[in-house]
Order: sequence, then structure tokens, then C-alpha cells
Amino acid sequence: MSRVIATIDCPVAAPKNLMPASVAEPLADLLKVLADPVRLRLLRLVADAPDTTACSCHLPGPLGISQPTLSHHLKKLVDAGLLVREQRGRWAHYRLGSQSLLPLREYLDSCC
Amino acid sequence: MSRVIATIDCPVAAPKNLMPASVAEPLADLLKVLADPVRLRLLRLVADAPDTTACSCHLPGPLGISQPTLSHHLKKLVDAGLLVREQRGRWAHYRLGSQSLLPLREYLDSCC
DNA sequence: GGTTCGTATCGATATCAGTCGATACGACAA
DNA sequence: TTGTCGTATCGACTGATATCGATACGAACC
Repeated sequence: MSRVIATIDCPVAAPKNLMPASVAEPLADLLKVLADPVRLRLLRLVADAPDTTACSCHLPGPLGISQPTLSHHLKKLVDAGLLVREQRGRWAHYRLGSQSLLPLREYLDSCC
Repeated sequence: MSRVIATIDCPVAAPKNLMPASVAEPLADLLKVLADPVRLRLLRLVADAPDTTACSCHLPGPLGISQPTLSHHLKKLVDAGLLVREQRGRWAHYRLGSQSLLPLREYLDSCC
């Protein structure tokens, strides 16, 4: 006959409510856009601009990056809704997107 | 004599105060750790646990990842200070690290 | 001591992101 | 229309990272 073995099990209960992947993945995508020093500086720069509008003609120099690289980063920020692009004559101007960081704020408040 | 050319210049002033790279890079590193769906779910899972403590023995199954992959992600979270590891007998338990998200909260409040 | 089991590390692979030079596009100026 | 200039795209390279199987380590049990 089989003996009942008193195995010492992990005393912590298994998790019940797991955050769904359908929620975690879009949030991770947003964080991936934020997780770059150049883009963090770009966002802050637009936020600090007089009317929260910045022209990209001034940016490559201080940031130490080339023009294609700047264009690449700005596109990422616009695609994520973090910046809004507006064409003024020959120049492209950028302002902050609204509400785009709401999912991140909600996660931080609910989680940590 | 030279003629003054009325070139139409960009009407937006050049940025003055640029966020220093020494600030942006650590924050980007923290965001890189957060920018993964598995790690977002792990953090939320620990936060939702009864005493905010979770045992990793229950995690690979629901998350759909192998044990080495789980170990990899937990190490990243611990290294970033987002989780604190505590050995209890044979099991490793995890709780939330405190203050580790402060730089991110400050950035969000000051910027966006 | 030997076994079991939770966890970490190693090695390999595959995918992805940042960067830049070269080039194309497009709007305004002359 | 021709040129200039701001911007986007392309192609290529490089480095970082997520993943897993195999294996090693370490502590508790028998």
C-alpha cells in the first residue's frame, strides 16, 4: 500500500488573478518607447518649451545625434501618441500628446 | 556691399535647458526593466499577493515561460530594486522594493 | 551519504532596436 | 523652373535581449 508522505509544501498560496497578457503587452510597448534616454530628453524638452511646442531644427546638435536618428525617435514618439506632430511651413513642430501616459499612471498607482 | 537677406527662420526659440544625459540614462535603464510584459505581470502579481509576497514556485505555469526564463526576469527586477528577494528554506520569496519607482514618478509629474 | 527539488548559470539562437551615411521627397524661395 | 533646405526613408551594421535545453549548485529531507 502507498504511504502518505508529509511533503513540506510552499506555504504561500498560488496567485489567483494574473494580469492578462492583453493588458500587459500594450503597456510594455508604451514603456519600450519611453525606455530610451534620447526620447526621454525629447519629451522633457517639448514639455519645457514655452508653449510646449518644439521645432526639430534645433535638436540634433544639443542631443549629439544625427538627423536620421532624430527623425527615427520622433516617429516612435508620435506613433505612441506621446507627441503630436504639426507641420508649419517647412518645419515640423511637436507638442505633447494628451492621455497617452494614462495606462502607465494607472499601472503605477494600482501596483506599486 | 553685402545685402541683408531676410531669411525666414524657424520662429521657435532654441531649447535652453536640456535634460542631462546623466539623469536620462538611469531612468531609461529603469524603464527598460519595466518594458516587458512578463515583468509587468510579475510585479503586479507580487503587489496583489496577500502579504505582497510571492513564491516563484507557482509562477512558470500561469505565465507560460520556462524556469530559466523566470529566473532571468526575477533577477532583472531584483537588480533594478523593483523586487526584494528573501530566501525562506528552499524557496525564494519576493516582495516589492520601496522607492525604486520614485524617479519615474518624478519624471511623469514634471514632464507630462 | 545519497536523493530530491528549487533555483541559478551557461551556451546557443533568434529577434529587435539604435545608429548613421546615402538618398529621396516636398515645400518654399529666387 | 530651378535651387535650397527641412525631413523621411533605405540599407547596413552593431549591440542588446528574450528564450530555452542542459547543467550546476545548494539546501532540506530520508
